[in-house]
Amino acid sequence: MPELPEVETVRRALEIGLDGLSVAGVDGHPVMMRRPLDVGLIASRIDGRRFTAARRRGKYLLVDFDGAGTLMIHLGMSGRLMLCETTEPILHHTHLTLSLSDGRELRFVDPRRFGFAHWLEPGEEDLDPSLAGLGVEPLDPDMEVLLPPLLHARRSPVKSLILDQHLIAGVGNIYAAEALWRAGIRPTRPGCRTSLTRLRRLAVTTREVIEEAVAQGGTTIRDYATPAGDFGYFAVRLQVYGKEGQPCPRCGRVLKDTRIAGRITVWCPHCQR
DNA sequence: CCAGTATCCTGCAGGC
DNA sequence: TGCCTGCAGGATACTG
Repeated sequence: MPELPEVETVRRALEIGLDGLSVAGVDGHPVMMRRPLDVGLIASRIDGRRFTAARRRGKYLLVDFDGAGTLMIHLGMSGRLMLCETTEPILHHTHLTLSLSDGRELRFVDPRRFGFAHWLEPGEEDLDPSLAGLGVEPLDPDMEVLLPPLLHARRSPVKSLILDQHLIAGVGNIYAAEALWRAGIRPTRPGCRTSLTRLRRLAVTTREVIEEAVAQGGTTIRDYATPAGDFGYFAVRLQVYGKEGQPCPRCGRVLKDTRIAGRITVWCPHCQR
């Protein structure tokens, strides 16, 4: 579900919503997610602890607890965090619930269980394989310099490359399609067959589309919502994602869809070469 | 090391 | 109406 803009929106909501609060109880039951959910371990570490920060790296959320360590959360495809009253109905597939010192709750819901919540002891963060392998942040000022040579060294389709979290962290299927359309690059074009000039252009459009989406609170396609239940408003600005068969906003010809590395990609055969 | 595919899981839409 | 298939914002383990 969530790509960088959605995760960043969630992070900001947690930063404000959890400010000054502490954990007054942990509830849930062990379940197999992308990493096993160890409710007992999490409870033993955070119960009674105060929230000190909410950080983000790529699509990973990092919630710090007063020197105790960090709860690392990935929302996968269907994951959602809810900051709500205890009277709020409990959704199916609510795996973890933190009772908060103000009487509210933070709930982690994930029907498909492609996400996870994993406890990191102090110092473990740098060793975590998922975090350690992440590429450059799209909002990093150096990104436009660092990324193009990396893409140029690979034979895979550029679409696959900007989805590769080891190269650039946080871009998913929606923003990959949008960035490629803005840059005028055919998604199937191999990285090594794309000029550095055009790859620089792609780096710029990627940063731009991510920035604009963050400003709009992300994109709601079906069920994404912020912890407060708000939707993301970037959907109205999507130009190609989910619009196969419709006219290209630039040239008016019909947008096509192709499957690349198992993921659908919408693109304009006329504008994207 | 690199590139491509299969796989985890549930919910929902569309075809018959 | 109901059953079946395929698809969905992702990451990783495998294969060649």
